[in-house]
Amino acid sequence: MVQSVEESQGHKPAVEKRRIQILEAACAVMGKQGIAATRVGDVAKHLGISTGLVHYHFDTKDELLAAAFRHAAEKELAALRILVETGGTPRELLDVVINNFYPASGFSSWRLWIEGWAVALQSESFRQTVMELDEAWVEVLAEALTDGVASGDFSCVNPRDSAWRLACLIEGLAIQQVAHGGVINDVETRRLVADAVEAEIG
Amino acid sequence: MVQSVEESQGHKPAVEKRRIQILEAACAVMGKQGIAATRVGDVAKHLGISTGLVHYHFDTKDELLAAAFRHAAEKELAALRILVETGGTPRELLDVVINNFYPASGFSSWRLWIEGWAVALQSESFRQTVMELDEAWVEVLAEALTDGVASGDFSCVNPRDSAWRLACLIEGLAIQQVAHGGVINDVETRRLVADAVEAEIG
DNA sequence: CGATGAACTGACGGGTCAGTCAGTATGGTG
DNA sequence: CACCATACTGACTGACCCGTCAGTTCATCG
Repeated sequence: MVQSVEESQGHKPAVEKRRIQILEAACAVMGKQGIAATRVGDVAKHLGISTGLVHYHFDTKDELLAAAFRHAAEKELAALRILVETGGTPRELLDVVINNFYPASGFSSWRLWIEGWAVALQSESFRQTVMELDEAWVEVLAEALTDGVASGDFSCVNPRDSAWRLACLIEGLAIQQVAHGGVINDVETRRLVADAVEAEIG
Repeated sequence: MVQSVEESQGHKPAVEKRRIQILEAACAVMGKQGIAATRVGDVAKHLGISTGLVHYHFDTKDELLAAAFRHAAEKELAALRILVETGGTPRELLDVVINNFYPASGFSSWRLWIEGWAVALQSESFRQTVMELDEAWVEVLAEALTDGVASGDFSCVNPRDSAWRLACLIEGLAIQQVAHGGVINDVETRRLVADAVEAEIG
């Protein structure tokens, strides 16, 4: 059903287009059902193609899902980088990064990450993918802090440490909020993060 | 194989003993293979019993695994509470709590938690279990901070906020370290946590 | 000593699903 | 046009595994 995905990809060879279609379909299904409950047949059905064709482009299910996860995460990361490159004061840039890190309400990609970390415990291809992307993500935050320190706006003792602490704090809060919706809600998350940010940048 | 588990349980009815045997077997298998890869047959084989018997005591696999997860987590939590009750200065108690929160090297229960959060996205019984235990865990940390504030040793603005921030920070760091062993290692984790603790207690 | 029921076995049904394969459509090329 | 490679189909297989059930063992008690 629905192949709303003739955007953005230029004039690549047809095979590549199909590959990307399948990746995006896999992302859609994973987002809806979760990684563990995603079947090859579901991805095929989502595009109205046969399961054989999925396996024509991807040898195994594991390879497909890891590639799809990477595809989704790289897209989001690229979007964030573009936002950051448009410029602004260090403070504004930091806010942009933090806000796009967040489990904003209805922002389902945290569910994918939470499952991704779990799958990474078993699947080597996922482990590698999740690790690279986690680090790339923190890198963006670290740069924002470093720039702020360089310009004198922030006063972190060690921007890289601060970046890791903030990133891990946000990840932990995302789990509390997304995985089981406990006492931590969206408003509280923002407050806790905001306080931590202030403490880190002095 | 191996049923090294005739400890600790007093003279409960035989059924209850068997239930607990099965729960501990399930914990052992989950710890080794991960939650997602745990089969009812594996649990049975680990005890040298039939799969039928497992289903005699637990209606569904989901119920078994959620109960086993709760069993393991409650045991650890009880152990921590005993440690805390032995007393000490607020600073010592805080260190005990923080150190037992940690993904200490070889401490495999973080793997279970990481998978638990992911499973909680799909399974209602896991969601409930993981949520309750997460909160109980933070509660212990919050008490340690509150006591320290009361005695004047610490100066948190809001001990509960600090507890949540520290707990989430540690969870996030555990993921980085356990799930994909990226740039964050055990030594660095301890340093990052220690700095955050100092910042929180002033 | 029967009898009753709880604890337990192990074979099996029935459903699911990843990956295969023989065969079909399509579009480009000589 | 004939040829051929690439893209694609969909039925199928082989494996896996949860949960069931008919039947067995065993302890307890009237």
